[in-house]
Amino acid sequence: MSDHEQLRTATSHGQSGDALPPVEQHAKQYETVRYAHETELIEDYVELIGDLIRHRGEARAADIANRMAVSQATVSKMIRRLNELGLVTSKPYRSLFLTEEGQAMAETSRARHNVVLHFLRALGVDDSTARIDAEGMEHHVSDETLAIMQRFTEQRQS
Amino acid sequence: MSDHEQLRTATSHGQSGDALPPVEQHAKQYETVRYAHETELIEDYVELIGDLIRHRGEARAADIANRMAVSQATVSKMIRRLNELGLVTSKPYRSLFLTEEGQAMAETSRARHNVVLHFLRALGVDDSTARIDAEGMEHHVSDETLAIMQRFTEQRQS
DNA sequence: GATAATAGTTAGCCAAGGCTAAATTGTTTG
DNA sequence: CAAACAATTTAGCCTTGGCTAACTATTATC
Ligand SMILES: [Mn+2]
Ligand SMILES: [Mn+2]
Ligand SMILES: [Mn+2]
Ligand SMILES: [Mn+2]
Repeated sequence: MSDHEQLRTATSHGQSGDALPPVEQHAKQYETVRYAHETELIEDYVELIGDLIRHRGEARAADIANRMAVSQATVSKMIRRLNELGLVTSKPYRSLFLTEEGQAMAETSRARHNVVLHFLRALGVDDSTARIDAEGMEHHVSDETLAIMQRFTEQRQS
Repeated sequence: MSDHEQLRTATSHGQSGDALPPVEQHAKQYETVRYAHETELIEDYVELIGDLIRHRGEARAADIANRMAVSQATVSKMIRRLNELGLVTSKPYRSLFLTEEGQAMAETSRARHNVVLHFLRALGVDDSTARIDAEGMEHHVSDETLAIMQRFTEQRQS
């Protein structure tokens, strides 16, 4: 459908900078981003719950709300979702626990987050900026890029 | 509210890896990500419209739908939003134009996108992977990090 | 142990960003 | 130039992820 682009392909409008990627590749870029956005928040919740348990011994909804700067109602709703997804277990009015699957996700996310954070610091980015950037970037870094970041960081720190 | 964290601060649960950041800083991380997500899609649309105009002479809704792998209805709805935001002008059933403000946003976004893309390639990431990662990462890179990426890329290519 | 403070839940609202199906407009072609 | 085709819009639906306000449960304090 839409031969518009095809028809235009060999026409005027000269090389202004880089060319547009082929449609299929371009589409894949946006699709990948949309997919990342579906899982992003879930990963952040699970990772944070894992961190709270590791550092504090337990994860309470109020702590999550404070750290995420979000209302308790929002957290409560999200907990239900995490429950349905089989990532956490919880009894009403009690603190949270990760399932096996939840723990696995927490560790994977934490590891990836750390690679990105340490990479940014190794690049020379200020610590507090690096923390902010890493929180968003982590969800858009492919395994390939992640491996390269890790190698880079190790190199610069031996 | 919630002295829970305070009370726990000096207690058990030893240094398992990196410590949790202070609550205020941690909150800022997530807030910044939420804010980026509000503007992200808008930036991608405006950038793409700018690119289509530059490379094809005009931007049509069908091309946007194809490149973004999204339905035309979705594009149509978003165009209305961009219109209300003063970023594009459009007459019904005709192709799109960027306002002054829209052009400025397109150029800023394109420049930033290119810095991230070229940085990833300079790092050694494969081109198609770099394109995918850059599409997501670009919205989470601070000015500080961007400047460092640019310096790095120039260094590696002289 | 009653009351106050804190924590968690529920209900109901909203905007954003997807979708499909149906209606409309514009363009190409026999 | 009429019919077919392509492009665009509209209506109506859904999920996600925010919010506030009101309610309920737990915990701390006197
Ligand atoms: Mn993280
Ligand atoms: Mn994150
Ligand atoms: Mn972009
Ligand atoms: Mn993008």
